[in-house]
Amino acid sequence: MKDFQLYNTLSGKKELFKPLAGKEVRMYVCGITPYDDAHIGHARCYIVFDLLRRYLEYLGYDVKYIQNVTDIDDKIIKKSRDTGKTPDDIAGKYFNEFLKSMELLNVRPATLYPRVSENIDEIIVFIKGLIRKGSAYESAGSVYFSTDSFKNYGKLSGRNPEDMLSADAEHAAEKKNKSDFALWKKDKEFSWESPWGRGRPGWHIECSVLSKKFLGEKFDIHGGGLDLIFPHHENEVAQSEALTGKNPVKFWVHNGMVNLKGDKMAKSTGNFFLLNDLLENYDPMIVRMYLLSTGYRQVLNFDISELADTKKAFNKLCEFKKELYQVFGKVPDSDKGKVKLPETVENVLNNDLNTSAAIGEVFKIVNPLTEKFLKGDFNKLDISQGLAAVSAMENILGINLSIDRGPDADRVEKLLEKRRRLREEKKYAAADKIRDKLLKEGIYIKDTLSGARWFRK
RNA sequence: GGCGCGGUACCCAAGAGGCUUAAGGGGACGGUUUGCAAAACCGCUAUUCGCCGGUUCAAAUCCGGCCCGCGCCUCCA
Repeated sequence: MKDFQLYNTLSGKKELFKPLAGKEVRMYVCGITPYDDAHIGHARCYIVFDLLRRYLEYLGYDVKYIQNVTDIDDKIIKKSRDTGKTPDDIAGKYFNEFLKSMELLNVRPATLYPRVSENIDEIIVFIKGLIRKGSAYESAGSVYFSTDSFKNYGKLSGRNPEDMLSADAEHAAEKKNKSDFALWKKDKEFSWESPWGRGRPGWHIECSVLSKKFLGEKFDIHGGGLDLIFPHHENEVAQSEALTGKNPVKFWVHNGMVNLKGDKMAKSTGNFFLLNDLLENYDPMIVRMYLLSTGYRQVLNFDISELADTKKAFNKLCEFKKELYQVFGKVPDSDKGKVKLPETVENVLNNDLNTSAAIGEVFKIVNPLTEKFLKGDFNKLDISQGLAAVSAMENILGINLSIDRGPDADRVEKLLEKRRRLREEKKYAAADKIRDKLLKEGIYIKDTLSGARWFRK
């Protein structure tokens, strides 16, 4: 087995993945700000990190996966003002909906989803520490991080603050330097008591605090969308390293954006496609397969018409699984334990999680086997290869292949048996009537050399 | 202006110096099979990888220039 190579934003290269300590992998992924419905871009991100988590576990690591919930935020506060609902209610509602969608997409829950609002004390302690170290200063009731004080500022994103267009003119007067950013924001309305008066945390501080609290000062993987590299993750590195003197994260992993009509999908620009609108019309497993059919670091240009292509590919694999179980004689228990993947699949996943190639390798196994199974010309090795291919799809890529065992399966089987006898007697009109009847119910029949099969489209 | 990513067949999309005279999926076309149909499978669909030069025994893969698209520098997965 070749070793797992993972792209690290910090070095700009693929690196051999090795945890900091033993068999444990500590992973932190930036979670959502629950103020509105999730779009496809959110789904992609959490599917990608679910895949990474599954693969690490397959490789034998114990993964501790922390995903924060940003339940204090300008957008939530705005929505609260607009609707009269409390920020808590809003965050709770959308977070629950997010979890429901994730469950549909077969994204396994994180180990823990800590909320910012429940960790204010730790945030204040962290900021006090930064002020004590001379890395931050209070100004007009807010606290800012002094980017000048941190010599490595820019190391993650490869930027020089001098070269960038100026930003945040609103608070420029309060800052010593234009690239300084807020750790604590003065606020009366949605606020907590602090040594600097009433206020609430800045955006970046939560991730430094929560990762340190739950994973320690140094941990293995920090993930999130590519758009978070600057300023969010850059600032996070600055805060954490300024306080502890240690480089907090070994591997920074970022997923590519989802674009719509050529531009980035984002709530703020109105250019987005809601996840729920997609899940209502497509099997979530097809959505998952679609999102994993492009490499995770590539831009994915979302086009709903391509879902139909994925659906056909997906159905083919489902058919294969059915055929496999048919020849296997029984439906095995879904593989929860350690199942060896096909070596070709493992090789491509070891190359920075190449999911496109992994799906390609699955088809390379499945296509010739399907013919063998249909002809009844197969051996034990064929079956174990088939099972390994299905396991790769289901257990690692997380794309469950349905084999459509509904409550009316017995009824359908009986009808098919009746049709078989009619065809044997060459009573084709009567046989076709059964086929038409089932077709009206959305059930398709396919005749193979080893008997009729049925499926829903 | 600064930093970064990408342009591969009709569409989607891997490959990042020789294993590939470029995976896999969809589509089109031809075939096997079939009472018919559907499905499945097989074959076929890029002598070529945005354009122009260069390095090398060897380049889609490395270097230089150019053209085009996208992301970040403001909230963002």
